Amino acid sequence: MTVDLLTRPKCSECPIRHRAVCSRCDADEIEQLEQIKSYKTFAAGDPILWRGDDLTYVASVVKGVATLSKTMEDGRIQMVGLLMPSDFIGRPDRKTIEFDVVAATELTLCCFQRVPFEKMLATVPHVSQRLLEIALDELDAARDWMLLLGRKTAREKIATFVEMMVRRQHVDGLGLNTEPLVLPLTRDEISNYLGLTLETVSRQLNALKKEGVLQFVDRRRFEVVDMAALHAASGDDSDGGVLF
Amino acid sequence: MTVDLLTRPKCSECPIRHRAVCSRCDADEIEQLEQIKSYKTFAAGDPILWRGDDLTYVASVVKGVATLSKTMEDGRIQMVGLLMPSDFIGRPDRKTIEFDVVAATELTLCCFQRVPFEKMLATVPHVSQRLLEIALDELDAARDWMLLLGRKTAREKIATFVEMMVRRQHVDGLGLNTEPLVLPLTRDEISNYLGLTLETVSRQLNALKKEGVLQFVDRRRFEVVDMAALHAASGDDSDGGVLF
DNA sequence: CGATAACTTTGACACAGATCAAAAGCCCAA
DNA sequence: TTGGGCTTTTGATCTGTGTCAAAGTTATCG
Repeated sequence: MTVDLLTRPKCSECPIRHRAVCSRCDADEIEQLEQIKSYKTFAAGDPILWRGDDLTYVASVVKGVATLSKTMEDGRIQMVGLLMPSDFIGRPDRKTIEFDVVAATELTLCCFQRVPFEKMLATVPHVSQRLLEIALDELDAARDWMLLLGRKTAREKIATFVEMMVRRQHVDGLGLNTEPLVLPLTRDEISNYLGLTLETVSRQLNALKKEGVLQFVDRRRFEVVDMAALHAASGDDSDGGVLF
Repeated sequence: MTVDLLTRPKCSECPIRHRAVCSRCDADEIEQLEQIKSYKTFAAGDPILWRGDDLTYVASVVKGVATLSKTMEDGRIQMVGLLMPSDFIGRPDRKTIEFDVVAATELTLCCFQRVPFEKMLATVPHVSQRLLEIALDELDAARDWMLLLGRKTAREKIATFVEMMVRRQHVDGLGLNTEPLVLPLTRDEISNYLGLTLETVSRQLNALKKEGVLQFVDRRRFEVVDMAALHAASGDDSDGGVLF
């Protein structure tokens, strides 16, 4: 993990300036945030926080992907969030975190010291309003995931996950039409996200390949050959997945 | 459904005054809320909102239990929230709701007109701060439920659910030690909450009865005979379920 | 560049929980 | 008090996904 205090990047050039917790802030408020922020970078696989750790920072994901997961005493793991650029880590008014956070890919975080950040939250409505919005969006996403975990078949889970990767990588401006998309997780991590085993993930992914829905350039990078079939396999309402 | 505008109850006598979205408000602010509130009551089974409905109101649950669920095109249902006293319904800044809300028991809601409520949210920090807290609590609960749905066995799911009923009914002040506790849902509704079938719910509940963990006075009311065994069956960490 | 570890695929088999079916219990209305 | 419609229980069987095992592939590091 690397702290990047001195070359603290300018907010004005930040790729998530208009989506993250700071998105509603005016120049003055951004100035205040810059005082308490620092960039930290992590390598793929680095642990960021363990359950029970002190939360001295809260943070926004600037670049890369982090996972948020819960572990049972006997080792069963369930991922409860996949954090991509502009997503928020940590909970103001809580001193500790109650799940594990790990960098899934190379990762850049914009970290705010928790206590001063909480003060801003109390005094700057632009921050608290945006954080409420982010929390409510997360809650909606969590509820969609509950439907997936509780009721979808393995095939539907995989199709939903792949579709989500397509959608989010479009938003991030990566993955231009011609470039292959990326699975930012290993088969094992995907299985923990979807409530499956890694063997089932592997089988279902290969089934979609054999059926000509997906095409893989390597284990991580792929293209969607048949978007309609992918969506049909997800089990979601016909109007829910329209991209353009 | 009955609207109770004229006999609008006093906030000062409200059972959820100190837990709901209004809990941080001072006398002035409560006064403002009283202008835009009205009580509505529903009978068990009454639908409250369907997916896609206009959200003209947001509301707090005052008394009773409501369910929040998602339905797939082929009829599979997953409950994504169980709303009990002090829980909040609706999302400011959204004009429609994206799941079905149904009264599971006789239900009293304290409804606020959405648009004026949103104005208060923007101007009264005590409301927005409390709503953020409520949203974050919901998010934590949703994540616990994701672990349950994705990784727990049928038995663990049932035990977790029963334990949750015990805990919440203590908080609500109902269910004094000697009184039997209540399952506010049918077997079918429980199965939709836990991602199971109603047959599995029935079998697991009867298994806990046969093993002497629970004792039923009728189909809905029960007592916990062996709290330690119940907790052990839930799959949760040993320190997570201590009540006293 | 070779070896050693990490990840992925594939196959055979087992089992928890789903599905299908029917009986039993409970509740209310007439 | 009786009948009919719910909800719940119980039983028999089926199946999707997990488990166990081994081989294949790709990445990493000395």
